[in-house]
Amino acid sequence: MKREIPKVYDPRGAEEKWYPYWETNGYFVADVRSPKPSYVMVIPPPNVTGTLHMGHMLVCTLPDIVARWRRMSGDNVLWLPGMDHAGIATQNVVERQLMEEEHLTRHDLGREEFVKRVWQWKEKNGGIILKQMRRLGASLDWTRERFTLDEGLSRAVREVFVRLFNEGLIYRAKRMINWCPRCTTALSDLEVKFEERNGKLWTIKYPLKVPGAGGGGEEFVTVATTRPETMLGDTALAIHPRDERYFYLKGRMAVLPLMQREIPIVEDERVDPEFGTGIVKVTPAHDPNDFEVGMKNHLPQISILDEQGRIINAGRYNGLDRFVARKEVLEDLKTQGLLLEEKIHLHNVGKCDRCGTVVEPLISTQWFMKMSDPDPAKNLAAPALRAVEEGYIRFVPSSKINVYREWMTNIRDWCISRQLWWGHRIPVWYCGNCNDAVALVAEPTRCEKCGSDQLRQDPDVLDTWFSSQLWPFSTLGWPEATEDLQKFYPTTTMITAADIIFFWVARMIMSGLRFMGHESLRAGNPDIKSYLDWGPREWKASIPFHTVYFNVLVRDAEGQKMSKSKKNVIDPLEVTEQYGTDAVRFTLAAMSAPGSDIALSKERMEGYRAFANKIWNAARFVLINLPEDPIEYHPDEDLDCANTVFDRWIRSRLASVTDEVNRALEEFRFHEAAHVVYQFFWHELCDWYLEFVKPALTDPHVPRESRAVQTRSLVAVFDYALRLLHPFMPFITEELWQQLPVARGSICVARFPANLSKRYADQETEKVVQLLQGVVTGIRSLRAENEIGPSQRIPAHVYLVDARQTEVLRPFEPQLRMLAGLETIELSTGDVTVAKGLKHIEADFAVLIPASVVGNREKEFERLTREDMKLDKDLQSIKSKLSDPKFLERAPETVVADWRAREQELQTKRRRIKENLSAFSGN
RNA sequence: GGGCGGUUAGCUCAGUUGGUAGAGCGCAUCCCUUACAAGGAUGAUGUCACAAGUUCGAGUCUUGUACCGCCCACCA
Repeated sequence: MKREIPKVYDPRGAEEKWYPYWETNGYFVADVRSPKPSYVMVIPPPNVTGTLHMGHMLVCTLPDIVARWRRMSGDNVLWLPGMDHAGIATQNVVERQLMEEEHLTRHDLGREEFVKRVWQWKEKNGGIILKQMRRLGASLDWTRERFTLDEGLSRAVREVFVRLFNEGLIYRAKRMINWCPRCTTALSDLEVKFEERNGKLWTIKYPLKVPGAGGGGEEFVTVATTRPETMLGDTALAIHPRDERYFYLKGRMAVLPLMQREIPIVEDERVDPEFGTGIVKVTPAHDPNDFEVGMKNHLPQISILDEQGRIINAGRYNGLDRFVARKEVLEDLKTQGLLLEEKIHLHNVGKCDRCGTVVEPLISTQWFMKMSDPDPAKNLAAPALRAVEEGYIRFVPSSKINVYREWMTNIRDWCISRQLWWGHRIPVWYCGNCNDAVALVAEPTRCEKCGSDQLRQDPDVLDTWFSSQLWPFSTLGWPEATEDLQKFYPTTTMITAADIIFFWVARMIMSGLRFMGHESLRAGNPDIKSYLDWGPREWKASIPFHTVYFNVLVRDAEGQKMSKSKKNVIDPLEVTEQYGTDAVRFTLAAMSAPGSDIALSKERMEGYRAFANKIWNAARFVLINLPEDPIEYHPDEDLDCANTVFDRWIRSRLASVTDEVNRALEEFRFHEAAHVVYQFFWHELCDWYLEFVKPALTDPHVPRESRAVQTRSLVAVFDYALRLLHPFMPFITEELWQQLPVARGSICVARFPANLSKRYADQETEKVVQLLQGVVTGIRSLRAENEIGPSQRIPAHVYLVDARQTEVLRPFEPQLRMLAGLETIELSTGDVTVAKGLKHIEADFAVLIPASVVGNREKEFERLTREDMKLDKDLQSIKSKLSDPKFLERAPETVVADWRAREQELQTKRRRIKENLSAFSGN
């Protein structure tokens, strides 16, 4: 029945309507008992504190395209949502709020109360981002939503910790680590971001100790430093052992200014004689390099900073903030005449990834995870590298393997403890009586060794990424052998941003291999002693995912990284509001070409909003033209119910496009898939097919029967087109599909088109339609060039070179008349040269508008001359190619044949243009 | 210091086994034609950064150069 919908698509209505419909009908819920093939993804869990940014939107859109495509293609799709507790970030947020609203620190509340407050905050504000993901249409299985601090996931964390602890892969040690004085916690190497900065390099005089006498003498050496305050902790100076300039210093002592401490001058290969003065101050407690030098030379380590970055162990400087201390140290040196030089110096400063505070290297007792054990049975990194290098896990794009290999081969132990309260508390208990330390999954009441109840749990929590690395299996129920775990692990695809390849991807691979295969295999097969003994079957069973697709970064229109400080952040909710979610999704997909980042521009989103509107209006056309009398539709059979050239043509094109879309998605070539479907819908379906079938639908003389057939075919074609579009634009396609008379349930579970080529590919028909299109375009071109307005109906004559084609075209005279705006059309075989009028000449046909229509033909003469010159140029290059014996000899036959055919075609066309030019004055 | 990526139409970018250079936007001309002016029709525009090499043939492969960007690295 005829339906009327508004002229302009309003995204809001559709977006509010359909997500609840999908969710309540359970379309996104994976069935653990389904016989269908599984397709599994887990979402990179966003921070509980997060609000949606463009990066999230991309990480929602691309997997959603995959999920919807696979679901429609018949897979049992599980796309699992959840959130990360985001230790430091969340604690910072709540602490800040506490300070602002109640002027309290977390210490004022105490640990238990503070953690309770964070949970309250989480319950109240935490889920925003998940609601926002629904707005984007993400087809996530919300019945399986997880949170890294859930009871189940916490159990997994403790289990992993205990096992690695018992194997010696988690250990406690006093090491040099990165410390954030603002967050007052240790950080891993990855959480320090280096920033190039124009700092200063100061040159300081250190007096030499006079042999035999106390105190400094007249002799000095000079050293250069960017962090003068660390000199308070200096315990040596160092020179390069082969630096002849300083041979005289070997074995001597210097006197540390301000502290008056006598320090040795040591030799070390690490010193670069070219830098500064060639003499280095050594601060073993606050510089990683100096730490090494100190260890080698048995130097004392003097810590001069407390956990908040205030000076300690340095006499009168004690209690000063590190930067205040720097000023005072410099002042004092200046006063004493020991500050020699101050110059600008470009160097890297390490900053806390979370809060931007300059981090300090310092010595501290922390927990570490051993990444690369010499024992192959315990080594975590080696098998993880192999799994990727040998293709058990595929990286897209594959160039990321280099990045991964580089890091995995130079991997260092991971500092996993954090001096925070929000997170998984380290499951280690110390006995106050016998000093034993045990790691246990469940809290003990008595010391296992001595029976004492004087137990104290380690106060630290684990790095957030410690729980994230378990995400692909902890979310499925591990360590329990749940149905979900057995059904859905390993997951199929991971789509994530490349900037967390080390933080997350690498660690998931390591822990997946370690916990999802290793042990069970060793238990079941005593012959397997190490990862390296595993066979392909075991590898395949334990990897966390088969494919990792690294999406690119979303930038602003100028290609700048989006950041709050630059104020160039594009808010997804704002732009989806403005252009419609589907348009923004389509933009992201269409721009997701591997390799280069996305420069998100307003123009592009406007373009795809127009596309949505085009879809809408195409549907409007279909619905308006549904016949008044009811007809029966057969969704599965109607596609080939009509047998006109146009229907055969659109089916052939649909088949070809379907193949391309499926192949592109198979290879995660989102931009290609989007582009192909866009071109098909707009420039084939709308521009031509709808126009072709228009007469059969609107002409009252068309018999009811044939109109019904045409309608059924049109509806079926449109149905298929909407299905192709659905993964990219879920809302508008659902909204329109529901109005089609063939709709059942939801388009999100309708079958995605596939394998149509065998049945519908039809080159002959495509050629016929190409000819029709050529004729129409030729006439339109003549009209435009000669300013014949669209309302002016004119006669036209089409001359076909091949008599058979005349007959092929004859049935389509009505369509030709309509599309070219003709009053009459005459088809004939023959020579156009003698006829008078405006001519458009191709190799196999010519179109003519009689001279009576237009008087002025100078323009045409110019155009034909121009065309002739261009053809001449093209022909020259083809001729020279075809006259080259080497080309003829070595190029494949098909290529030569193609060129010969091309030459023929151009020659024919040129001859006919020439004839007409020479006849010009005559007619 | 290493590694990776980019350089194609005015702008933003596609271009996967080497074989007639494409899209979107913008621009020009004409149209509110009975799905759509967020539209239609027609049209203009490129020594594919530079240089050499391989090849019958290079935007596509090799090497080098220049500029831009990203990642990693303990340079005081």
